[in-house]
Amino acid sequence: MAESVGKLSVTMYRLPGFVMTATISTLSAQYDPTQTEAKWQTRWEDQQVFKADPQHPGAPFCVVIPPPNVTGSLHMGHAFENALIDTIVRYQRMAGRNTLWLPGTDHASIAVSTLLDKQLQAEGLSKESLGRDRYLERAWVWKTESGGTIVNQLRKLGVSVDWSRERFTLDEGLTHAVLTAFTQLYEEGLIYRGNYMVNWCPSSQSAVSDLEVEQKEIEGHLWHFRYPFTDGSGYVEVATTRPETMLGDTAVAVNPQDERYRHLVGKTLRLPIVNREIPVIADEYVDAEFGTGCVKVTPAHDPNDFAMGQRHNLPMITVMHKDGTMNEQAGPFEGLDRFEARQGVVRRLDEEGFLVKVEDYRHTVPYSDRGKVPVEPLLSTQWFVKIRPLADQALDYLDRRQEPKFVPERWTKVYRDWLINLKDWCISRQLWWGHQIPAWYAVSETEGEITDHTPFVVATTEAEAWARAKQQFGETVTLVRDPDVLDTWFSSGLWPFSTLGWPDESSQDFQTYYPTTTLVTGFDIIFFWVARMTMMAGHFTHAMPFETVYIHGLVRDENNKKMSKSANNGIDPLVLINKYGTDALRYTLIREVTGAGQDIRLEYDRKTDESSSVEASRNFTNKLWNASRFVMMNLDGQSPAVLGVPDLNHLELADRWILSRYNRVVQSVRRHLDQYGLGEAAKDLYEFIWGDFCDWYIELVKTRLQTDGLSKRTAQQTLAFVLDGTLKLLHPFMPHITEEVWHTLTQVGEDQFLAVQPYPTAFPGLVDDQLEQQFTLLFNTVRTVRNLRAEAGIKPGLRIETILQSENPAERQVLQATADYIRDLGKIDSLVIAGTQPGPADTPPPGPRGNPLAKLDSQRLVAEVKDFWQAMQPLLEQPLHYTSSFFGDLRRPAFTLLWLLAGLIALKLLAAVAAAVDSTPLLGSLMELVGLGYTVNFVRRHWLKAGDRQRFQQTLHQWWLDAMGPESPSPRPSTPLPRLKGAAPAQTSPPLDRADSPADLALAPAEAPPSRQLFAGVTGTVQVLIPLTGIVDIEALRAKLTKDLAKVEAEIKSLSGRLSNPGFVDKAPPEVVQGARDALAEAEAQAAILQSRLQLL
RNA sequence: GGACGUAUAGCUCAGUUGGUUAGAGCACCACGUUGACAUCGUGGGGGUCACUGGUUCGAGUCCAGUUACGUCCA
Repeated sequence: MAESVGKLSVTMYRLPGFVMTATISTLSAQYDPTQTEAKWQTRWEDQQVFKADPQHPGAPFCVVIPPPNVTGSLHMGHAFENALIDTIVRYQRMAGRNTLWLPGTDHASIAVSTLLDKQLQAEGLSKESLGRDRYLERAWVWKTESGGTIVNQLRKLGVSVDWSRERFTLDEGLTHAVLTAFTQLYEEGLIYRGNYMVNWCPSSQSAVSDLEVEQKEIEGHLWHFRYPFTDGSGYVEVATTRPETMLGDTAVAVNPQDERYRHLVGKTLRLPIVNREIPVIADEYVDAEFGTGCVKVTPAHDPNDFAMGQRHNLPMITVMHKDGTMNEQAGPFEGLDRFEARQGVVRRLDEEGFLVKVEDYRHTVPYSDRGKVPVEPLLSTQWFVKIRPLADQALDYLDRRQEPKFVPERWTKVYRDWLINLKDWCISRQLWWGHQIPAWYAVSETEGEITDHTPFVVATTEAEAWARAKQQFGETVTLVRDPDVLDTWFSSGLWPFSTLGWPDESSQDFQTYYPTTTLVTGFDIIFFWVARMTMMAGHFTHAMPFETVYIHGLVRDENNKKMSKSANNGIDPLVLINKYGTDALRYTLIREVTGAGQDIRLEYDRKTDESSSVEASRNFTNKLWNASRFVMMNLDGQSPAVLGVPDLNHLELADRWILSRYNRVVQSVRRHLDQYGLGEAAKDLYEFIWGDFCDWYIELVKTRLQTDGLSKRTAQQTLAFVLDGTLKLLHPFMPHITEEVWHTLTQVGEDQFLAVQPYPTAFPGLVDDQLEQQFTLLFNTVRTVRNLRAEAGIKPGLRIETILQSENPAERQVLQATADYIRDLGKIDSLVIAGTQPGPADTPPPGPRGNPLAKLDSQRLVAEVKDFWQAMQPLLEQPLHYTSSFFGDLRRPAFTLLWLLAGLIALKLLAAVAAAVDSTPLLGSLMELVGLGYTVNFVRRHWLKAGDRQRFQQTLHQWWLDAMGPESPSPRPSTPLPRLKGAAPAQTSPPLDRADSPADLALAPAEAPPSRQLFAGVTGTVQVLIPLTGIVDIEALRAKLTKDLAKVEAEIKSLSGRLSNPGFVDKAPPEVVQGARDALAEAEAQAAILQSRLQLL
C-alpha cells in the first residue's frame, strides 16, 4: 500500500518483523544491508518470485545447482559458485528467458556415515549393535534436523532458486531414477560384480573411487631388501615404500630387456620371514631404470602388481583385514596395525640380514579424501560400471558435435583426456546410508552365505526380485539383498535429469527444461561429476545434459593458498556477510573474476575478520545508496513513471552525454554477460555508476535542480530514467540493494519485483561518440583547472577567474558550449574562453543558463551533425596537409564542399543557407556545432586572397546579423566573426586578427595586470590560465611546467621518430599514420605553450 | 616425466584483432567536512610489463627459449 508522507510518496510494506524504509527524507545516510537483505530474501521466497512455470514465455533457461553435501556448511567456494550462478540466472530471467534454477543437496554416504559413527561411538553404541533399520532411522532424524543447514545458508546468499522444486538425492523420485538406471545398466551388461583391486579406506571401511583419493607428497623411506635364491646362488635386491606388503609377495619381476637380470628369469627365491618360494618373472611393466630394476610383486595390495599377477597367473595373497590390521597370512604380525607391522617387518629383516639399506625418499601416497588416512589398495568383490562404452559415447558427442561446450574452452582438453583415461568405476560402498544396491542373492544356492559366486537377480523392487528368483531358482529360494549402497556420485550423475522427472520423460519439467542450459562448477569436479553426468545423460537421455559448462576457479586465501578444512584456512562467508552484507561479498567475488576459470584471491585479515576488497564493495553499495538518495530527494516525490522518459527535444548536453554513456554500458554489460564475462560486466557498472553517474553527471545537474522549469524537469527525467535502468543492470550482481532502492524509487506495490523486470536494452542511436569526445575535453579541462587550483594552493571553496585558450576552434567551440559546466565544476566565477590571443574576446555571456548546443536535440539533426562533423574534422585539424593534396582528392565530399565554399557558387550557397537560417533558428545552432565558423575561417585564411578577405568577412558578418539578429544572445562567440575587422559586436573584444603563430603567445601575459601572475596548465591544446593576485610560488610552477614539458617532448621525440621512419609511413594503415601526425601536431602545440609559459616566469 | 595455467604499480588484478604517453581498486602523500555520500570529495606520487632472442615500420600483446610460482596427471 502506498501512503503519502510529506511531499514524497513512498510505499510502505507491512510485513511482520520488517520495517520498510519510511520516507525518502529520512533515508539513512549509510546503507545498512542487514535488514534489507533478510527482508527481500524472505519476500522473494514467500511470493515464489522464482518459481518456474513451464508455460512461461521465452526460451527455457535451466540450471541445476551443483548439489552441496548435506553435511556441509557454507564455505567460500559455495558462496563464489552460487554468486556466479545467481548472477547468470538473474540476468537470463530478466532478459526474458523461461528460467529455472533448481536447488538441492546430495546425501553424501561417507560423510554422513562418518558423522553418525562418531555419534554412536560417543554413546557407546555401534552400527552393528543398532542394526541397519534403526541406524537408518537415526540417519533420517539427523537429516531432518541438521540437513537444512547448508540450504538455509544458501538462502543468505540471496540465490534465486525455485525452492518448490528442491531435491535430495535420497528422495523417492531420485531413488526411483537410481534404481532404474542401475537395473538398465545391469541388463545391458554395463554393470558387473567382480573381485578386483579397489581403493580401500580403512577408516570408513569402505571402498572409495579413484576420485576420492588424494595424492599427497610424503617424506618417506625406501627400504632395500635382499631376497635369496632358493638354490643358494645369491640374491636379488628389491626396494619398497611399504615393507609390510612383502608378506604378500608372490614374485619378483624384472624387465625382459634388462641384460643384468635376463638370466634370472625362471629361478625362484625364498621370501624372508614367510619362507614362501616365489618366482622371478619377466614383465614389460618393470622400469629397469628405477631402483635396482627388480620389483617385488604383491598382487593383492597394489594395482600394478595386480595386473602383473593376472598376466602371470600369480597367487593373490591378502595380508590385511579391512580395518587395516594384519591377518593370518601375516604370520607373526597378525593382529598388528599395518604401520606397526611395517616397523616389525623392517626390524625382523634387519635382524636376519635381509635389510640392505634405508633411503629417505619423497613420494606420493594416496590418502582417502574422507577418512584422511592412507588408502590401502585391496583386492575385494565389488560392483563396477563398465566405463568404456559410456565414455566413448560422451567422447563422440564431444568430437562430433562439440557438446558440451566448455567456458573457458581450454577445459575441453582436460575433459577429453579424462574420458580417454577413465577406468571401470567401482560403485559399491560398504555403508548403509545411501541407495542400497538393488541386487538380491539367492543365498539358498550357496549355503545361506553371500559368496563371490552366489547367483543373484537385479530388479527395481523386492517383489520383482522375488518373482524372478522364484522363476529362476524355484519356490524355495531364499533371497538376501546386497547390503552395500551405491557411490553417491552414481546418483549425482543422474542429477540434471532425475531432478526434472526422469525416468518419466513425459513430465512437464523434463519436456521443458531438459537438456539444461548451463552448468556452473569448479574444475576440480570435472572428473567427479561433469564426466559422470555426460556419460549417464548420453546413455539414458541420448543428449548431453547441458549446453555449456562454465568452469570457475578457486577462491584462495590471503596468502594465495587453497582454502581447505585440513589447512584450516577457510574464510567464513557468513562472517563477511554479517560485516559487509551479501551484496558486497557477492560483488567482490564476481568482480575479481576475469575471463573465466581463473582463481581469485580474497583479501582477509584473520585478526579482525576484515577484508579490504569486500570493504571496497561495501563502499560501492553505500555510494549507490547515496546517489539514489540524492536522486530521489530531487525528484519532488515523482516516480520515473510519473516523470516519463526524458524528452529528447529538451535534452541538454549533459543529459545527452549520460544517456550516451548509459546506453554504452547497457551494450557492454549485456555483451559481457552473454559471454560469461561477469567480472568485466561488474567492473563496467562500477565505473559507470561511480565515475560517469556520480562523479560527473550528478555534479553537472546539481545547479539545474536548484531552478524551476524545463531544464530541471529534463534533469529529473534523465536522473530517474538512468537510475532506474542502472538498478536493473546491477540487479543480477547486487540483488538486495537494487531491489530495495528500486521499490523506493518507483513506488510500485509489493506485488512487483525488480528481479523480474525486463533487463534494459540499449538504444544505439543515443550512443554519441562525438559528444563523449567533447565531454572528455571538458573533463580534462576541469581536471586541469582543479590541478592548478591544488598546485597553487587555492582554497577549495574559493571561486576564481579562469582563462581558457585554444588555437583550435573546435575545442573552443566545445568549451564555449559547456562553459556553464566548467564554471560549476571548476568553481569559477569569471570564465574567459579565447583563441590563442587571450582576452575577453570569447567571454561567454552572463545571463540565462542554457547551452546553445543543447537545443540540438532532434535525432535527425544530431545525425546530420555527426556526419558533417566527421567529414570536416580531419580537414580542420590538418589544413596544410589537405591543402597540398586537395587537387588530387576532389572526390572526397568534404573537399568538394570546400571547393564550393571557396568559389562564387559557394558564396551563393551560403547566402541561401543564411536566408534559411532566419526561418530555422535551430539551423543556426547547427552550423555553430558543426563548425561553420571553422569552415569559414579556414576558407578565409587559406583560400581567399588578401583583397577578397575583407569583403568576404563583411558579407559573412552581415549574414550572421541577418540570421541571428543583432540582439541575439550570441551562441557564436567562438566563430571568427566577432573578431572581424570593423564589425565588433558590443560585448566582444576589439577587432584583432587572430594570432597564427605560437610566438604570439608572448603577448598573453601583457593582458593581465602587471601585478598578477598567471598559473598555467595545458590539456590537449587547451591552455588553462588562472590569474593570481597573491604570492605565487614561481619555483613550484616552474617545476610543474618543466615536468610537463619533458613529458611532451618525449612524446614529440617518439612521434617524430616514427613519422620520419619511411617504413612506418609506407606500411602502417593510413589512419594510424594520420593519428600519429595529429598527435604530433598537438604535442608540438602543447610544447610551444609550455615553453612560452616557462620563458615568462 | 607429461599437460595446463600464471608472471604488468607496495598489494590484488585489467589490458580486445599488435598502433599515441600501459589502466583500475586497495594502500600511500597533500588538501578539504561544500546541503547524496568521510563507507566521501579533489589533486598527486608510484611500473625497464619476469628474462633472452626472433617476427614486424611498430611488441605488454605474436613466435621460440629460459627462469620462477601454481595446478592436474603419471
